Amino acid sequence: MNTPPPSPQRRIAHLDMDAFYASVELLRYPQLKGLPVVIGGGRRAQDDQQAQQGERPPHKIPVADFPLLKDYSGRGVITTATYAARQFGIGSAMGLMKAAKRCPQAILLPVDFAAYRHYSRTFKDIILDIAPLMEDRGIDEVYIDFTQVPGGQREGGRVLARLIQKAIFDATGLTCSVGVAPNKLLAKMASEFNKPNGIAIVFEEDLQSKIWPLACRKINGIGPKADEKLQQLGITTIGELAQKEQGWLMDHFGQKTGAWMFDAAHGVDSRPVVLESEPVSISRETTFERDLHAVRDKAELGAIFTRLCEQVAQDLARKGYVGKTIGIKLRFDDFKSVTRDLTLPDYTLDAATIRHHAGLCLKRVPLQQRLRLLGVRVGSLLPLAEHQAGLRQEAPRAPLQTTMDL
DNA sequence: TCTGGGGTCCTAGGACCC
DNA sequence: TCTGGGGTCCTAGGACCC
Repeated sequence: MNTPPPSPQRRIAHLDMDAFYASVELLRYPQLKGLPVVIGGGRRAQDDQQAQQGERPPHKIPVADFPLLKDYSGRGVITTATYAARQFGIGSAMGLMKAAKRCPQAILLPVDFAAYRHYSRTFKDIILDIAPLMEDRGIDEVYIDFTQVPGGQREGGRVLARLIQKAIFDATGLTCSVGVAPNKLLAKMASEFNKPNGIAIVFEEDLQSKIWPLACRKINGIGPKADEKLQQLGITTIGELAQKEQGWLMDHFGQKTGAWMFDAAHGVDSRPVVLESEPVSISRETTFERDLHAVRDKAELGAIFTRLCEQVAQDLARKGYVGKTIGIKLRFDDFKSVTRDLTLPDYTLDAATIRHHAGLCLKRVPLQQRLRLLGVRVGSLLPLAEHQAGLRQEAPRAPLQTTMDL
């Protein structure tokens, strides 16, 4: 019998760009460096800014000409805040109106996804050149497997982390924070230890000293709900969580979650770094500027609905997927949400087909209450190329299939 | 002055099949 | 006097993440 080769101790890095959107904006507007700046809002902030800026080069715009948070009115939230703004107790996902109370003088910039995607592509390409085993975790963060990279083990990964940090900064002017640890779970926590522009190295033996004192909420996957339940059970820190028996956690949180929590508290995580993955669904949604009523605002709602379907269809075509589950999402004025979906016999990426079936879904929802959000989703995706290959296989066989059914 | 948009994964019940 | 149990698909909701 062959014995598997001994696997080396894994060294996994988590790299997180510092205040990514805001930092990209500061490249464009260096005159805002050090000031409280937030990114967020919708069309309104954008219009204001464009109206004020005209054709001037970005770096020449006087600080006094930028729109301020206090002048905003609408339903936007903060996407990113500079560290100067975070000092005022404002941060991601906070409503702009609430943030304006805490820091009215903050400068408000609209989101510019095209710019962020460009820098995202750039920093990821730099990483891939140095360490090819990278997992994409969104626009501003990645996991990297250092294990087999030459020099990836030196000082626990610190040397390679520093090299990557410098390469990204030299090419873009952007800083990032890196955590290196035996697995993704610990690396993710470590990357927060020395933010911004920091590196943290965690070894297995650091569990008690560096991880156990942290709040349970620092575990990626324990959110507000699970944290509240843990607190009610008298558990605040990861160390306290680690003292509980696995069976006890499974009784309180279910088999799967309980077992996972137990492992997480003990720093155990065997998930691999995943290089490629297929999307499961593609969706578009929009929050209205004012709540809409299904009857009184029927025309407006219908136009938005159709546009969302067209956008999803475009996204499917651009990314090369077909799907067969069509779904909608509604959010009412009381913020309660419902979803409806249906699965078609055949895959599609056609806007009219999506619109028709999304319309059927909508008919299954009582619409007395006003709506604040409408969304359209296509799931059960299949790459377009596979779908076409499947059709070529299937077509000649179809009559035969019918005969066999008889 | 309430709370964006795009995702993933899990749970749970019912249908349906073996 | 049916009585199980497993597996998969579909649908709805919810937690969580970036």
